[in-house]
Amino acid sequence: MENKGKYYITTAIAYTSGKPHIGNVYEIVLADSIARYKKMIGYDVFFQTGTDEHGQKIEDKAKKAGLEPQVYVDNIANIIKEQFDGMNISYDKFMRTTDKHHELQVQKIFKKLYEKGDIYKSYYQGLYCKDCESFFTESQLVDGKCPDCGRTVEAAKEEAYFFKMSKYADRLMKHIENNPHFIQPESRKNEMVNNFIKPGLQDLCVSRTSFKWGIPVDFDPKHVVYVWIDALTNYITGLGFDLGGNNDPLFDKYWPADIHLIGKDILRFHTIYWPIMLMALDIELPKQVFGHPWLLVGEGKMSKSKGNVIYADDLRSYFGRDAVRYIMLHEMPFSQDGTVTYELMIERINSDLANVLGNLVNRTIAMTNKYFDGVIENAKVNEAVDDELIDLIKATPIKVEKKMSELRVQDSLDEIFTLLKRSNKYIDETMPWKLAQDENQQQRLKTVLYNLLEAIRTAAILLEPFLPETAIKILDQLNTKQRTYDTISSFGQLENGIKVTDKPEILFARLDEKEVLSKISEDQKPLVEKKEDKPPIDITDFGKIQLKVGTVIKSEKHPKADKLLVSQIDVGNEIRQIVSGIAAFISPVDFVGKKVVVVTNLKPAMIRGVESQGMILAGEDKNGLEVINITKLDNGSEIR
RNA sequence: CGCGGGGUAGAGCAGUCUGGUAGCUCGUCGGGCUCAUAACCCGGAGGUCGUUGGUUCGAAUCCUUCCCCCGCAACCA
Repeated sequence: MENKGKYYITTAIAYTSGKPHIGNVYEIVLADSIARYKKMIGYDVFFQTGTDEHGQKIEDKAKKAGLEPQVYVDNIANIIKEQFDGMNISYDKFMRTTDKHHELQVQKIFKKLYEKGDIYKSYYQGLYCKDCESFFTESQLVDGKCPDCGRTVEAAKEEAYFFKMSKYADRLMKHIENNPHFIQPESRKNEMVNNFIKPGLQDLCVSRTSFKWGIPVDFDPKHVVYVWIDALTNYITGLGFDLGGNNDPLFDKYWPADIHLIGKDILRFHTIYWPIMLMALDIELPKQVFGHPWLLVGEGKMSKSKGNVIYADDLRSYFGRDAVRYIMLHEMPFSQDGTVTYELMIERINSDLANVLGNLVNRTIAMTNKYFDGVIENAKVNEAVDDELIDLIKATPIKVEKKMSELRVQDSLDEIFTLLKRSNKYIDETMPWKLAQDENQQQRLKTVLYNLLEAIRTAAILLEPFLPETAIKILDQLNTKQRTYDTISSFGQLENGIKVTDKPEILFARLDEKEVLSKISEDQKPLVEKKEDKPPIDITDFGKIQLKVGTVIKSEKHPKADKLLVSQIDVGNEIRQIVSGIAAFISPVDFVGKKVVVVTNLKPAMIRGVESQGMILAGEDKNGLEVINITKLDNGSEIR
């Protein structure tokens, strides 16, 4: 195998705040398939993934759990690793940002940039969002809340270090222009340039004093390094980068990265901050940053409150490891989020893996056993009908290579399955069972089976990066030693005279949709309804709440919010204006005239610019919302 | 006027950048075959490509009007 050179691929490192769901694991599987493929075709691959373990959020979570941050992070890192290992991920390095070498290098880098003048000390006066670990200016806020997550921000003034981003903006812009493949997919490139670079880069605040769980700035230890500076650096420290010039040979060999594979949401950090950091350090930039779309399962985005969070290990227990890998890789479109449902997963497994792939292997091996005691031989009695199949066997590796060079994993799988489908068709065209009945056709029959087995061997080798276990199972069933990528560069390298297995194992059993779905819904049930009962109160607590009957005399949509209705309610002695989040369930027209229960002694509040003087009682379940309705009582009657 | 994505056959999607007979998978209907995991192979039905107007010899594709859906955000006193 010719050596095509080195290939360094990374994924984003996983944040150690909890067990990663299927969307997080998808990225790693995608990277794994690319890494395995590159390795197979002759690249010297280094594949790095890992965990991002610092930050206030983690400090808080650890405290809540009553653990030291390091202990907490060790636990989660193990869980993450288990999830990855469970998917058969072939990473070369699992990098953790609490690694000593990493921490030391981050400190050195920070210091060097400070000495160089790219980082300077100043004060940050602004509003801080704990969850996003970001500062915002007044003008950036949306209704006084964090524009990223919507949570409350706190006024904060802290001594802080800043990175002069703007100094490198022109160079970055040039780099992006001169390297059209630097940001992929292309549409994201415009987003970055138009939204961030062109309006002018702000200096980035790169230290924090509000919490401790981070890498301390060694010359000013009350500061810790901003988590993104810390996290991004993993791509070089994982290879043994040393600022003192004492690099591990791995770094000299593999850097710059050929590709950083990341989620589309963190593209900004990888295409702006990270390149600028590297420029400031005089280190080469990565060749490409690829922002992949999301894999969504079922209705909408996963969230714990919806009870639709799916973990890779659960899916594996239903479908098996390679089937889950197949679904992830095949159902993900190239540049758009992909939605996967359980029904779709079952359909794909049945039709592609069981029917097309599994059944083809099974029937071909069965015939080889039945007609020739399992012995393979290319008798070379060819007919015109063979040409198309043989041509496709030869062409498929090339087609896959082209698709994979564009990272089109899904299309690559389709190419392989096209070969498998063509093979099924070939069986119908040649009708081996007819040949078997004719003594004079034995050599022809051998040839037909050989062609089929060669198609299967080719497909199996090409499938290895995507379905590693299945590929090996197939090659084992053929009993072939010809397993490397070289051996499919020309047709006919499957050995003559070897014997296929006499008891072929089913590769993928067909799934019964109803059975699987009912099993899944059983497992998921306990996740959904679980609301804790509130602690008991006594009658005086309840007595603090004043409830009155009121009639809706006017109601209209809130001018600035989709889900809100603004209603005027006659509660007997006065008219109250109340804003309530019921617009999705009740139209203003229907609402007028209804008698409802109003909490009249709630403190008024401004909601999206409109004052609300109370609250209308309503209940909600999974089917919708219902306002409590009174039929007879007069306005102003008290409810107790 | 918050940001973004989308509306193509019953379902899920490709095709839109670079205009030229509307395609794939599943399902459905009919046929074939029996080596195989009720599988495989062949054929059919099914679409005014969300709407309006325009550019063009020609529009799913380019420009324009409007409508609808879905994320994110907001918000549920």
